[in-house]
Amino acid sequence: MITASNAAKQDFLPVLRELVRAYQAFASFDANGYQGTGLTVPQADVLFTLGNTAGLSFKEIGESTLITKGTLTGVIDRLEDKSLVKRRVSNEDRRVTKVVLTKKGMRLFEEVFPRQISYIKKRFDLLSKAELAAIKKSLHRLHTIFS
Amino acid sequence: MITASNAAKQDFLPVLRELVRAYQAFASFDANGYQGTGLTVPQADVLFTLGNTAGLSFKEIGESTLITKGTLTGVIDRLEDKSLVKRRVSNEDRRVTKVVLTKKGMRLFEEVFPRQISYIKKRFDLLSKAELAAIKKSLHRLHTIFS
DNA sequence: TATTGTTATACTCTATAACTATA
DNA sequence: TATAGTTATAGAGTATAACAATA
Repeated sequence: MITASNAAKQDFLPVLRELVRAYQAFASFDANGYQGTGLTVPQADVLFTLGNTAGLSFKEIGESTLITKGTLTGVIDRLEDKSLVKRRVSNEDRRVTKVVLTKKGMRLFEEVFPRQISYIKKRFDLLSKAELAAIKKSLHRLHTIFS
Repeated sequence: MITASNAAKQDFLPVLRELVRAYQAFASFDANGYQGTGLTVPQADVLFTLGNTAGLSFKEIGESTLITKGTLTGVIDRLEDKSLVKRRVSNEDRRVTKVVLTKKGMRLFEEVFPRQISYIKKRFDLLSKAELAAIKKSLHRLHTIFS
């Protein structure tokens, strides 16, 4: 009889459940952090992507946030309605629209971003360095098997 | 100077990114598996929850899938429109509606569930037993810090 | 009074594909 | 022809709160 060196028959199902639960727990914790900002998660995602840049094209934002271009138009529209970003047609290539934070958007970014990071950091601080390293390695490995 | 035994200052940010990317990679892979079934992910989630049960109440389905009751009504409506489930008012407590798979729903469950599991298993089979165990432990630890 | 599920409201995001302007 | 972004289409899920039926 050959001993399997790979993962045994059905052992992955509990791991799958843990993946989903762990992510849901994080996502829900993260979303709670945006309470009172008026931002949805995708909107915050875009705001954080634009922070500390001189503006990015739709293409660049889409690549970073994994929001597809059709959806991104709507997300940017809603951020523009709140005067948090503005569109600027690029001079080099007039097909390209750069999205830039307004003063108001920059102020919101500077308020919400560090707060959200420290809010999340508090939970990661519960981990030892070794645990954090092990988790990073595990997540990276998971990422590779699904790519 | 006191040496920090917990996670160092900003080291958690890359881990956070890995968590999001790993989950997104899995979610997108998983969603691809439902191609051709006519099911959305939440619908498949409900179908899989109902499989091998004699029917569950909205409350039970909501607890298992983390779909809130208002949303669940719509999801069940769409599954009912496709004749995959039916509603049955409980005799014990007439406030309770049990959701039960129809014959058609059961056939779909029996076709899609094992296929989806084996589709995902192929990826987990790329892991050694030790890797799988480490990943499970990491995910569980992540889950606990966000709960 | 409390609980179960429904309904209504109002958004927000999703994928997909056709379309416009520009390169 | 190819690319960047917009628009149209058609869902689908979200939170929230008021509601009806039942306990």
